[in-house]
Amino acid sequence: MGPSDKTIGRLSLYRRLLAAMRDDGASSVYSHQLATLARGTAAQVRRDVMSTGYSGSPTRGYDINQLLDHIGEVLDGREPEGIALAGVGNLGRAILAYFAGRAPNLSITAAFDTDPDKINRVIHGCRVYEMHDLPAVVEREGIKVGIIAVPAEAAQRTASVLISAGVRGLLNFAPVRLWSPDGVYVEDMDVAMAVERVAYFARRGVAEKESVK
Amino acid sequence: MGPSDKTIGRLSLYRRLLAAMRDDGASSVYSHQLATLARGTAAQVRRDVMSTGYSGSPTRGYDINQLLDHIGEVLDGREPEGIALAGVGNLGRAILAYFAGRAPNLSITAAFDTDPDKINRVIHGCRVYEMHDLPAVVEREGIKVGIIAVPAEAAQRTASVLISAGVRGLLNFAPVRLWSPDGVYVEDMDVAMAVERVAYFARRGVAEKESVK
DNA sequence: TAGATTGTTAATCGATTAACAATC
DNA sequence: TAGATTGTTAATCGATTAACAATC
Repeated sequence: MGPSDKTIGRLSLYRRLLAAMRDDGASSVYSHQLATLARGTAAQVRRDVMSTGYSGSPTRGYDINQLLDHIGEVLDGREPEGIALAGVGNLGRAILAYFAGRAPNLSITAAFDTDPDKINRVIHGCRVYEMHDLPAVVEREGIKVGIIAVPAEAAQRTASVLISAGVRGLLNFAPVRLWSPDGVYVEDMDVAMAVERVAYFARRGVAEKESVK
Repeated sequence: MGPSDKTIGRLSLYRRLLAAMRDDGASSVYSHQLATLARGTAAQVRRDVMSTGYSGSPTRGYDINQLLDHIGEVLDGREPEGIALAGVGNLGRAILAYFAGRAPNLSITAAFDTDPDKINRVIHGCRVYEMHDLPAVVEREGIKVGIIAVPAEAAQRTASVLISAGVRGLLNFAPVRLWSPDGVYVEDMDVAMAVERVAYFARRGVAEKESVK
């Protein structure tokens, strides 16, 4: 049945932590070291690593490069994938900057906006197309992942167009609930809701923090 | 022991959905209606609502206004709370725009940056202070929640300053793992990791989507 | 070897689900 | 009343934790 949502999220985090350790010159890591950084337990790290099919060594722990390879085999697709970004406002530009200069396996290959001043420009290495051309570009490039960074009132319309053009997964920054057909995965990144959670747990304080994990 | 992390997140979502329904003129809602919108089950909605101490009516379901009040009593603090925003780049401005014109119970009351062109300006209704003044302003206003929207290399330093100034909860947008002492709640909003998850599930397709929930 | 790690299995914990009685 | 809802309880499911044997 494949790894769960949580496992995928943790592997993604391990990859980031491992890459940072490798850049610092480390070549191997123990489960408890990774657990400390990931705010988890050593046993959980071992279980997650096992799910990738990689085995560490009792005396030397996990080889960072080999572990990165195995995590990549789980998380990454066979070939490089493009992402479509809808909306090049402040948020859209921040997202483009975020992805600029990262590993090319998963990168934003087309951005879309309605503002004539932005259309046909290249921002952070990504070409900005007219929103009207979205279906043609997405279909032509075979893009399967979309990011919604348009205003709330345009979010559902934009999502529907992306899905019609063949997109199978959406990351939604707009503070609205998107309707999507079966087979299309939607993940919401809702700043206001996240801030509410943070404020709640900040208020509750230490005693409750432990129970959150 | 108080509601769990997940419950808090769902209540936050219900509040948004209920507010939208109320704006559409609805006055009551049934558990299964709310469940459909929240992509959950009716039983789960009932359990969550029960945890707020509010009871619906068998024939009329939940009164939207009363339910909103009860959710507010769980999620909101006694008095209005301020938020400190560190970093007024593209992402910071997007966050400010996001919060502008929302309910004032939880709002960004102070923003900080190092760029002289931004300091002392008012952006989306929020005053931008010099980063150097952060401890004084945060302490003076009794701010307990911070948002990290600075570049990755400045994130830990900024977080430490916020925590020293009294902040007890952080929402971190920087793609680095922050160290924080016990009693300080940190939530990461990591765009790259979210995109990886979306790409993974987009690739896996329908069959797996159900198991994700 | 001794020791700290690894993978593996059994026990625990918690949340979700399903079934039921109570209510308007 | 009949019916669809509500709160409540028991059963199920899954993930996490703890304990152990295997490995270098």
